[in-house]
Amino acid sequence: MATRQTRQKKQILQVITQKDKALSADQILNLAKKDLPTLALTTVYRNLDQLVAQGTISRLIYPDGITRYQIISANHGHELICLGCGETIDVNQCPISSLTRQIEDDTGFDIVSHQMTLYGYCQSCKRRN
Amino acid sequence: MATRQTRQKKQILQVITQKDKALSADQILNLAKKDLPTLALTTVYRNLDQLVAQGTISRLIYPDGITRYQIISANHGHELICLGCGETIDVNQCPISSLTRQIEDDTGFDIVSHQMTLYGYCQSCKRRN
DNA sequence: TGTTTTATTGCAAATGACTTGCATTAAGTA
DNA sequence: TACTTAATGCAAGTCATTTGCAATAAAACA
Repeated sequence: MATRQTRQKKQILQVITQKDKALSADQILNLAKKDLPTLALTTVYRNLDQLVAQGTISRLIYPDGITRYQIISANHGHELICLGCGETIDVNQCPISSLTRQIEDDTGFDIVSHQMTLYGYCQSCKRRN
Repeated sequence: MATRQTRQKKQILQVITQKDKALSADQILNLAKKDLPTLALTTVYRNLDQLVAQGTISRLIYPDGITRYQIISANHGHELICLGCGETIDVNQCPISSLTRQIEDDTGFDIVSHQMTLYGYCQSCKRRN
């Protein structure tokens, strides 16, 4: 049988859709609990797996080691992270979009999202070295 | 006092340098154990932290959730991961290199490495949908 | 509409990567 | 060679995520 439409799944998807940014399972649980107090973290994880499998959301592993989820359609930001102090700033350039077509042709893949993270040293950490 | 040069640290760095690709702490432990059987995983983690802090190696969080380490100078590959079956293939294009100079100018950062991952559906998973 | 089937839930316990506390060991220095 | 303390290795502790299982509730069917 196909997957079922449960209150939990609807609520989880609604939270992700409303926030429109990458959220951790824990954040999703807490937001969804406002309307569904008995919701369990396990259930959140299982629904997130389903939503990823069916292509509705994408799973992103962040540099802090925590997995976050977001709607596929969301326009993602890219980050520049300082290896010294951990400061994170957003990079708005995205050279990848212009490449996806070509990579799709090369590989036969259907590309739905991507992640880019740059690592370096910020101005104050550069001096401190 | 500064950090000390121990047999463990030398061995760990040698493993990373020789392999010249991103390795997990566990992989590093097992490779290093061949010459240093008593080496503990804890020690591996602590040395990796030091090496990252001093800028010798970089820490990369992979889409499987496992942290890997590699020599800063190593030329890294980029990956294309299927959201359906998990198949991973390497992408050899890298549009980021040509951008780093500009981002450095914009942000004042000193960029030392980066990570790029593309997500999509491979040919067989595309059909299965 | 009531009944049946089984996907989904929520709890508790398990896993696995990584971290921390602490007594012991061994670099680096005097 | 003796001393200081950074680094080691073991054991135990975190914390995100997963798994087992009995109870629940969607969806299909009578």
